[in-house]
Amino acid sequence: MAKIKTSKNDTKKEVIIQQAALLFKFKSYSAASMRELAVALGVEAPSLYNHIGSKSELLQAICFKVGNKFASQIETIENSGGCVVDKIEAIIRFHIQMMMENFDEVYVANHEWKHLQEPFLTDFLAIRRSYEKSLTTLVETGINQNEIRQTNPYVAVLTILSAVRGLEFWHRNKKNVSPQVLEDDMVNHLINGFVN
Amino acid sequence: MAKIKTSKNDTKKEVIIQQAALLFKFKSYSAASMRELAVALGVEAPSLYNHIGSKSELLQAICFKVGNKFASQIETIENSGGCVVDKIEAIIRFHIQMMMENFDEVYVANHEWKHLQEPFLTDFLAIRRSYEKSLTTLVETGINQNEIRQTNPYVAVLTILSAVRGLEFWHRNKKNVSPQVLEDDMVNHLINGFVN
DNA sequence: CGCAAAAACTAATAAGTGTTAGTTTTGCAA
DNA sequence: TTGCAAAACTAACACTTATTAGTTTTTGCG
Repeated sequence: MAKIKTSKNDTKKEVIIQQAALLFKFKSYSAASMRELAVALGVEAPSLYNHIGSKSELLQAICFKVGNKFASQIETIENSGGCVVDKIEAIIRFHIQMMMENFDEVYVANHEWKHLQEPFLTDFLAIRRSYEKSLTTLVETGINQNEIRQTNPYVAVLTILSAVRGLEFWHRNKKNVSPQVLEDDMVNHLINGFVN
Repeated sequence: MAKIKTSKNDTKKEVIIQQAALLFKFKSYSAASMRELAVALGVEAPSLYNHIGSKSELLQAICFKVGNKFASQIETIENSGGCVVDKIEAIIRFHIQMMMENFDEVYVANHEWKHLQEPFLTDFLAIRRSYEKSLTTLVETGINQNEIRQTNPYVAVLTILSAVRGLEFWHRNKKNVSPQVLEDDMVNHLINGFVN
């Protein structure tokens, strides 16, 4: 009876994808059913198939939307001026910002990508590896230019990427810390450490 | 026909739990079926129920085994001598070590705890909150004693815990970096930053 | 209004789920 | 060798799953 509500500038498919991201985050991809998704949208499950092709298509849409955003952002930063540490700071801040503004989708892309089917799984992992490679190269450049201490570049990238991913835990305790303090302190910690 | 193989000092239940951790890590808890688990053990699914009570009991065993290990370790470190930074370094190294030696179970506890049913879900989250609280108190002490720079303690804890969790990504690329380099560089990065 | 397309519905299917019941096989101790 | 308990098996159940087919309702345009 009820129809799927679309805010302006959003197709019904996009509304379904957004609600799917919320549900997949809450219950995980496998445990979330199309019936639950339909209920959340005020509709019967088969009605969804007027707008989408399959459940796994929803996961694909979420993962690649996020993956492509990160891929295009790192390209922009690579080609911008400034020293390496500034670039890395910009990347960290972009991660934090994405976590703030697209939390559900980023969360799902981070946690549920393994349920992508081929060839999407391979493609997604390729995007991610390419991203990590860019970041690693950046760190290596920083080391060569003596901006960054002698250290294993891969470990540095791993540490940074993992730390910003951890913002998902903050998301549940928002009240304790303001976004600005969070962002500044985390950037500072990752670049300068935390000892006096 | 075939029986579940037990190495010495392991009950059959423990063998099942270990195999479950491997499977849950690979496929996620919801997507993993008891039939798959049985195949991995060379047995039919109903045979498992001679040794265990239910699928969710397996997840409980995994999560609390890991949770209790961390809880008891932080208590030991809290009560040990030494300065705050040394204690935090010991904690980071313990996390890394746990990731190395009990990877499957740590991974599952980190990723699949949300599928615990009550009251286990509440209990597990209580253990985790208590752990984070201990760590936060430690950082606060370090700030008061001027060992640690003025910063938000919660953000510092978040950054550290998230970074060590990220070792799961390293686990797939072991070849590139030795465990010792990984451990030393990550500790150094988290304590001293990475700029010159 | 009337018509066509979009989008909702109901009913159904085939496959897969955790788990139980009841039975047979296995392995060890007497 | 016999007997008993542990642990395997087969068959089945009650549900849930994503998805399709076919039909009815709703919507927007001329």
